[in-house]
Amino acid sequence: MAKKLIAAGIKAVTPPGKSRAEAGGGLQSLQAAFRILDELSNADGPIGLTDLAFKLGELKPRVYRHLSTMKALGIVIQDARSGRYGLGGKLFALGEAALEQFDLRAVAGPYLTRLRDQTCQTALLSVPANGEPIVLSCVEYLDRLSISSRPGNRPPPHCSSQGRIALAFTDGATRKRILGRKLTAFTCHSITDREAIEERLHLIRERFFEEANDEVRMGINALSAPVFRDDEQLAGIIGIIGTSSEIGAPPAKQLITTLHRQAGALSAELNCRIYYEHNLVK
Amino acid sequence: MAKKLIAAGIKAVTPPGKSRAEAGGGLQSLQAAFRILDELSNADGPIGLTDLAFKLGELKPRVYRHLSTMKALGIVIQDARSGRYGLGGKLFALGEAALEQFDLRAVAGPYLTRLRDQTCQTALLSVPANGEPIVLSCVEYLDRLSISSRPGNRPPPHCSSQGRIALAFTDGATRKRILGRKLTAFTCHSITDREAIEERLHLIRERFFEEANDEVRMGINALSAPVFRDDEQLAGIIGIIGTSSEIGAPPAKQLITTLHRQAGALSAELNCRIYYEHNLVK
DNA sequence: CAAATAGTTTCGCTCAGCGAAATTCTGTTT
DNA sequence: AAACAGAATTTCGCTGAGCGAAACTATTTG
Repeated sequence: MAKKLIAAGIKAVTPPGKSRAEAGGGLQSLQAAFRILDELSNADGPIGLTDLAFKLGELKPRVYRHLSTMKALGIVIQDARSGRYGLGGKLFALGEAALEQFDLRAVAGPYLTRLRDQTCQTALLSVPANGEPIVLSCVEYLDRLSISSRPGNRPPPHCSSQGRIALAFTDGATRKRILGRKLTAFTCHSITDREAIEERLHLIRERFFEEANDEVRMGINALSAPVFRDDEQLAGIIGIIGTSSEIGAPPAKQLITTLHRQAGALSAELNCRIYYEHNLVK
Repeated sequence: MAKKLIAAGIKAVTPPGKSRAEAGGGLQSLQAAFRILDELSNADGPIGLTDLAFKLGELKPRVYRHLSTMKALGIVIQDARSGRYGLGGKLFALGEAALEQFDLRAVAGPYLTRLRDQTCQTALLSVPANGEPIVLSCVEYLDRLSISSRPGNRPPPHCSSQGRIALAFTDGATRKRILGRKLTAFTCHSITDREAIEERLHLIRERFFEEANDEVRMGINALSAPVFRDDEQLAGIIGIIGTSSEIGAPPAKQLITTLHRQAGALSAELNCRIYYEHNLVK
């Protein structure tokens, strides 16, 4: 009875303005579930319950309940021998279905190929998901050796050209959340200073392109540009990756022009003529 | 309403011995979430909230809460213009991660290629997820035209050779659940009679292969065999698909021998020598 | 402009899901 | 083989997260 009163008391405090859902963000068990899946996908093999719970900062029973529900659904699998958990086949099937629904991939195909052929570099397309880029397709330029990335890869948000473009055009809350994380450096050239990043993001919104030199791996540069749809909404990011000597730092004017031509045309096909309005493409 | 009564009824009955979780199977909000994702993946484009709720037999607010949580996580996306929902990029990324963890794909690669070359037919590898097969890889035999399936596809459980093998080696409860659904016929040769299917499953457990003739599409036959790991646990299914005249009904002895040789060797690599114990491979 | 239909929000009630602790299972050490 | 250690599970009572009904707000349609 007393408890009920306490509960009522707490409740009485919440109402002013804020909705309850807004405070936590949404259904908590779903958030937990997808955090678990994220953690499983970061691990590079099956992982034990105890480990998993520890990494997530959760208690074992909670993680266990979520895992066993998802196991019953085929979303995760459990190794019969070791009892460890991994991602299941159903998840793969859902991923493929998601891919099919991204018509962007099909639409962008020809532009990517053109970009590759005109620059003689491997061309990439990614889409922003929750402020972070995910590589959708990779059209390799086949030289004696080829530099490439794989669909499904997630370039680091803070120190890759694709990542920073995704950040530049996402909403403030998401940007804050991502930049609030620990920003790891992959090389001594990786930008990890928050001020420096914010400055870059500002520049991106003006220039409509971004470079990343030696930031993920020494000797490799990247150059990317945003693709918009409709009302200046970021639909994707296209770009090229190549060696430092080929792309240059800063990147060759010629490459930027070529990149802008493709990004502008693709955006136009998606019903956004911003590149033309800003006279970035003739 | 009915739901409420049933739930109350179960609860009143449950306490003696049975765990509460067991009754429903797991966390309900997760089940709901993945049913929603399934429905979204079945639809071939973005779909409205009302439609979705109706198809699922759920109320709008519940579906809405789940969708908006997953939207915030990047799992689903919402078309800004129409308000419709689709699968998001994050799901694709998770799917790719799941794929990487299936070392089976890498291990099976050479066996699939050999199977293709020795039979001159397109070879397939699928894995069972929750009693249903999901195509992991497809190695095409390139003739003037090629018959093929796409990774991520889910062959029908009841009327495909892969499906019935998955069914044959899954647990009774799952089998019952799947066969309890409406079994649709794709052609006039699709097997949909439950008795006939059970008989086939029995045969599969004896012969270690299954054929499907004209069941998914007229003129196309398939022949598959189970791949086991460790202790006779079904790890995957490999098989070939081709025209009726090439594969034959019943399939040519020669093809079965070839298939068994690859399935047996692959299973052996996965630590299960059952094919050798049963003298199906010499 | 009303009517219909879409997505979204609110609100109080209640049962699903929580955490602590117990238990079982498995592999290792003594 | 007993004792131990460290996993994965399961139990159980409490409580607030998530539920449904109903209200609300844009759009679309007749």
